[in-house]
Amino acid sequence: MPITIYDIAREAKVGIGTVSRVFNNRPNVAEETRARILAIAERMRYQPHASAQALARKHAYTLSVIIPFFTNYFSIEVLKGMQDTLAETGYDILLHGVNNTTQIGEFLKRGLKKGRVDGMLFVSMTLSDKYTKLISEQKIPIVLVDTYRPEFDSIQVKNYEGAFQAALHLVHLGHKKIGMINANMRSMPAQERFRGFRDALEQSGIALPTEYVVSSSNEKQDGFNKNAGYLAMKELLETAQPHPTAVFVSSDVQAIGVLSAMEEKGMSAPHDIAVVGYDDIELAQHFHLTTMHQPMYEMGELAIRKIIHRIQSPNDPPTLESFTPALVVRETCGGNKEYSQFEEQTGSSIG
Amino acid sequence: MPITIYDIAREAKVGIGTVSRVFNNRPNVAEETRARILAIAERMRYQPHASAQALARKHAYTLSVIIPFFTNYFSIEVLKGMQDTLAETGYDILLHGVNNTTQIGEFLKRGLKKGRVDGMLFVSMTLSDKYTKLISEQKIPIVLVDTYRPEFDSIQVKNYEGAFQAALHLVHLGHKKIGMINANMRSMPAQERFRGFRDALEQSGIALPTEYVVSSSNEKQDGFNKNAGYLAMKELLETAQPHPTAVFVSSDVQAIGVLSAMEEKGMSAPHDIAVVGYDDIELAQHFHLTTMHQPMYEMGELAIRKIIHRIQSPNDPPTLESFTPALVVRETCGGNKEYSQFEEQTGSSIG
DNA sequence: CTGAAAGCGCTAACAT
DNA sequence: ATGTTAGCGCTTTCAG
Repeated sequence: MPITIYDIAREAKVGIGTVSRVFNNRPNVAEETRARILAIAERMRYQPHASAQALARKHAYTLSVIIPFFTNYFSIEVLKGMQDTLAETGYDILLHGVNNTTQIGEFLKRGLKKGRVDGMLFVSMTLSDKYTKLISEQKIPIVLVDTYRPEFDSIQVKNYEGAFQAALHLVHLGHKKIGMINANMRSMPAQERFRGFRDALEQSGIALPTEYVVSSSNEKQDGFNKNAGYLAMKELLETAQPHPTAVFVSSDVQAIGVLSAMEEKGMSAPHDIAVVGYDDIELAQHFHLTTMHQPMYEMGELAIRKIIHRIQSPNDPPTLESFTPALVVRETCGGNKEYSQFEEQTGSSIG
Repeated sequence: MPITIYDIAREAKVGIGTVSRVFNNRPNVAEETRARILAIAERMRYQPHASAQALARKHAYTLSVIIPFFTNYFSIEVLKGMQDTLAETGYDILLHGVNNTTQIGEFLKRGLKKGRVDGMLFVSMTLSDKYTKLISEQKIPIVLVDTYRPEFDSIQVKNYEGAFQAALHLVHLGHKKIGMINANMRSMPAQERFRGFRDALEQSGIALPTEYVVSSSNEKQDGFNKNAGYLAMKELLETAQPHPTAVFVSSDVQAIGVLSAMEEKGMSAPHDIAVVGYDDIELAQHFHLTTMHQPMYEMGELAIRKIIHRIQSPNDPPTLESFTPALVVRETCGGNKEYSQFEEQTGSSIG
């Protein structure tokens, strides 16, 4: 019932080979024939069959993107970067939004199916050894975004450096008692950000009492959520005496929770305690939150470039690209704009 | 080089039919044979070829979702609803994020390719007659979300009713001078929301001077953006004398712009002017914005149910489902919580 | 320049 | 219960 190249061929009184050549813009077709076939196809509303093409070409022109869904601003920005870059290429994205880590295996399996996708993009997902092995075995092109594995192309944001920078900013502002609200330490970024923070204080000769650091035990989203920040800050406010004069928070979402915990106690930032977040999500701007900017869109762009390259050259050695986050000084740190390395944007922006 | 059912069949000394039966969980395979084949497949790391299956089954188990990308909270929520519902079904989503309307044609074309997807979901996209015709011709299953076309299954949110309700709330609060900040009037929701607003005032016997309504001429995102709200409110504040005591804004993003325009003049909501938004995006909560809640997640869920149904019963008459948005009373309207039809959520939530 | 034919990997109907 | 065969719709040699 659907039109195939056979229908076209019959109608045009040519072989299917010729029809195929026309649609693939191959040479060796008389101009006249080409025009005739095109006209017939148009008239019959011919639509090539994608699966048949994929089967014959051994190329699905599809990429699977496995990305967390609980951090919508980050995800959308990365996706935008990917899509805009993909637009010119003819590839499509198979979206796998992850809400909890158990889903990864399922999505991975789907992507691993032969002929389904030509490559996979993993965003902010820590790959277990088991999965790594699986992927290596099937040797499907893959690139990691916001994570790192030596076996695969990776695009990273330097968590250690970012946290280091954030902490240093606080130090430069004159703070001597600096705390940290961290996410769940089993998460890689949480670990790295903690280390950057700790080392910055250490190198500045500032003591770090254990009560000054509270990591979330929250499992949900590895503790990168508002409530975790809220609870952790409440705990800090209760147990850490004297209070720190500044805190570095491992993500902006948590920082918002931190801010509301402070508000509850009648405190405000930077007046009572200076706050620096991490990520520069959209909300950060509205909360005037000083934070570390992550180049989300750019990461998406680069990820696509890399995967396409990887598909074409499967045997090149894996590469690692690192972005360094940039400090965005707003108001919750009490600092002044002089420090900012990142131009504040005006207008635009969304809900 | 990749393993196929032929390899498995040879290894197991059976025909490919049997192998196929095993993987499709078909009866009529001896338990012993089944186990043996499964073991061999496991050992050889067999992965079925998705395109070949799709070709043979005439079913790609893929859905194309065409969705605007400039309103990330809305989009992600809808996508979440879709994905969670899809999880059990084995379908995957081909994501087509739209940044400007010219892209629609391109994405539509991709989705219309035979064998690519089994159905399409259009979110918040006004379909031109031309596209409508195209889709009807190819008779691919389709469902419209947050738009309406009598030709197709549609899931709608009652814009007219929502705006009506919002305006009425303001009226009940005692306001007599009520303005509206609207998006670009060429957009359907903008038109409907305006009509609901206007009629509510009319029926309440409240006059509506023309200067009290300013629609954005902004093209970008049809004027549903922060800057458009900011500019429109500035204009209103300049031209509308006396100032209205309350304004209804056609979206939350715009409302945030409105709020900052007010702040610039030293005004605040609800003290100087009460503000009611529309959408209930995440930011609304943080701005304590009274607004109309749109059931985004639920719309995503329902959309999937509908498309699956449509795929199975292509000839059923198109259906229309309508959600009515619910008033969420927060603080910018100066009202009290008594009015709220919608329970405020605690904790959770993201960036 | 064009036609015929051999796959691509799988499903499903038909034998056995 | 299992093997065989004919497609699914397209791409790509290989002849001519």
